[in-house]
Amino acid sequence: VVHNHDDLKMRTSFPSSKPTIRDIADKAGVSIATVSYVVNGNGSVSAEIRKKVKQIAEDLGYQQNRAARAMKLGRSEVLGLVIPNLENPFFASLSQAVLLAAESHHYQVFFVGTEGSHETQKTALHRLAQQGVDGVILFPVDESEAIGSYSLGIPLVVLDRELEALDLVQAEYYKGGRLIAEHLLQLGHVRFGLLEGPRNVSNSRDRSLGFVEAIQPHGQLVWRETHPYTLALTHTAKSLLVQVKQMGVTAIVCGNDLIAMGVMQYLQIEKIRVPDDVSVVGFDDISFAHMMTPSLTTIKMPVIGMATAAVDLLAHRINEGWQQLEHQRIILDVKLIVRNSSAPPISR
Amino acid sequence: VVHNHDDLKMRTSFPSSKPTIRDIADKAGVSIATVSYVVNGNGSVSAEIRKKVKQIAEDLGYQQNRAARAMKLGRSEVLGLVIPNLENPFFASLSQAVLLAAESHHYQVFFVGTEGSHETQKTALHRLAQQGVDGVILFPVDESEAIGSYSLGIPLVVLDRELEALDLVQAEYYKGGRLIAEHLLQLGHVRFGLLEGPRNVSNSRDRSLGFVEAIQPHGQLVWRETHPYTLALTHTAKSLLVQVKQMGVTAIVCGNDLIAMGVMQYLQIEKIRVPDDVSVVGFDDISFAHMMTPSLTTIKMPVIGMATAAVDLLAHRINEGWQQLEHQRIILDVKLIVRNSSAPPISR
DNA sequence: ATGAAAGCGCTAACAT
DNA sequence: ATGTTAGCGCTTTCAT
Repeated sequence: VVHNHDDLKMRTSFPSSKPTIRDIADKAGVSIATVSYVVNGNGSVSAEIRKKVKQIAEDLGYQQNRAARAMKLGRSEVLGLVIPNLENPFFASLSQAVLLAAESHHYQVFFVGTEGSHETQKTALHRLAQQGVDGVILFPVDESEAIGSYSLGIPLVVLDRELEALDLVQAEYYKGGRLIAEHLLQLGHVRFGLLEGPRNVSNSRDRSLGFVEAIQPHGQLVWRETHPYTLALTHTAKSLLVQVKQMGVTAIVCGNDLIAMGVMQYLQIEKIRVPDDVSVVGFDDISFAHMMTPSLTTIKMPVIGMATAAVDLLAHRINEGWQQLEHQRIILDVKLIVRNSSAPPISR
Repeated sequence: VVHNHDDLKMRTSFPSSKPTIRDIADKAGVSIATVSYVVNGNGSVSAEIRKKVKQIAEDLGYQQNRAARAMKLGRSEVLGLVIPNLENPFFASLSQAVLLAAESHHYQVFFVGTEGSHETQKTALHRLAQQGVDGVILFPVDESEAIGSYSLGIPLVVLDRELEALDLVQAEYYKGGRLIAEHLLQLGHVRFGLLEGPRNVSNSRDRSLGFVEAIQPHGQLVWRETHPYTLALTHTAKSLLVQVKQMGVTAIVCGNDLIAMGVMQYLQIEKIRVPDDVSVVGFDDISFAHMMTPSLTTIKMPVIGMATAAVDLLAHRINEGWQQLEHQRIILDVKLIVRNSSAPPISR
């Protein structure tokens, strides 16, 4: 359906194009330098002229051209943020946190989603570099490609994943895996199913490793299956879930909350009760995790800390000369959040 | 925990700054014009030189400076997208769709979240304009401020909300409300509770209006309460929910899926069964809606269509001179998705 | 206190 | 086919 807004008439006058400092200078009878001083609040300008210029700028609806400014200055005061998938609420929280952290450094953030493809990620990074951002925070789709080789010419901080020769900000995934194992063992679970995240992602491998090592020697890993970080379950995953009871599996450990939510829903369909028949544990603590019924036991990621660390690191590297500094790795703590999806196994 | 990556040595040579066409021209022994022709694939350049220049650009890791290009060209081929809240999955889907649509027009998208504040929205819009984007797609936080008065100097398309003197892309919210009413009436419901979205948002008002009008004359609106578009329920909402049975309410209509999810979780806590005791309906059809137990009956928004329409409209306005065109309003169809959270009321 | 002017990297009209 | 050059809007040094 398409209507024309017949009743909406143009009522503003249309400047043929955006006003520049030149326009303001002409109108105020001063030089463009003076206007620039006023706009940026430096230089010494008499109160009178300052006021006049400000007024005219206001009247004209002047907007500073940041591209021109950046060109002159050699920096844009803009950061790029590259995220694999906007639809995962975890990334939404993280992005939000990055935005906030960047603000306190007076950086603006440009934001790109790569939807899990290397190709998109690569072009996104290049586009950002071409656009002149001062630095990039990258949450890589995975680790199968050496990002360093893209050689953007600008500093790059990597979140969450292991990549050579770059600054890194991570969480203690291994410990997260251990915490889950310890929690479940303590509840009395012995036989586990593991629905882990993609293998080509170190955080996923670390989570699994922590878990698998920590259930030794008493726990048994009955099955272990790789699964994408999505709500929709794979066929294999479903077939494993249907038989949990037959296999005596009493706890299912998932690579992230999305998988866990998929699992819980599927179990409900199959009339397998959580946590009575089987406990389910996630990873990330997205906001939906505590809204599930039952609410999801999971690992809380240090989202704010990661964002802050990444921005701080990046800002530092931008200002201190990014090539000279040692590469840093910052690792942040995770926390176990016990909710209702985990409980002692009901002995039969 | 902070480590230095002692083992990671610098192994690349560091160009003191990013290479420009000047650098390439010098190295190739040609003029910068020729390099520009090669880079942009126009002009007439001999195959030999073209090849040579390309090679050198590659070797130097040349990245076109889009800010300079934009300055010269008067357009950046970048669009801005302003979204009120990244954490609502509906916006994630929408953003994703906008990204895709923009790509087909060879536009890049810069992406800003405003977290529901007018102040942030205003600065976001200005920043985008200053940064030189060619146009903006805005999903306003609400309609209480006249966006037009920001006078950005660039075309602006508004998604989903009613704002004067601008191009609009919307969905048939009113019809969505009606569909819900008809569905529930058909199931045999008579007494309803309405947990509607904020009043200062037209889409919310339209949803409610459609519903309220369509339950006439047989349906009864037992209570009606305004609620923010969030998972977390207000105190009032909870108090209304606890008494649904006493009040004989058999169906609760929610302003969006987030509210509906909050409602379903709270009902579960209160041992009020969905849909046996009470039916629940949402609006948006976010991906989590069908993952709930029971899965959520809701209205599917034309996300792809909205994104495509918005980008098309914006691109058209950018290219055809944005001030001259009539303002357009595009309204897209919505669909009822019946799932398991709605069922006939159990007669007592 | 104010202004003139150079130059950031690029494109394209206009030479040659 | 290739080169010269003006100028996009801005900041800032260096004059005055």
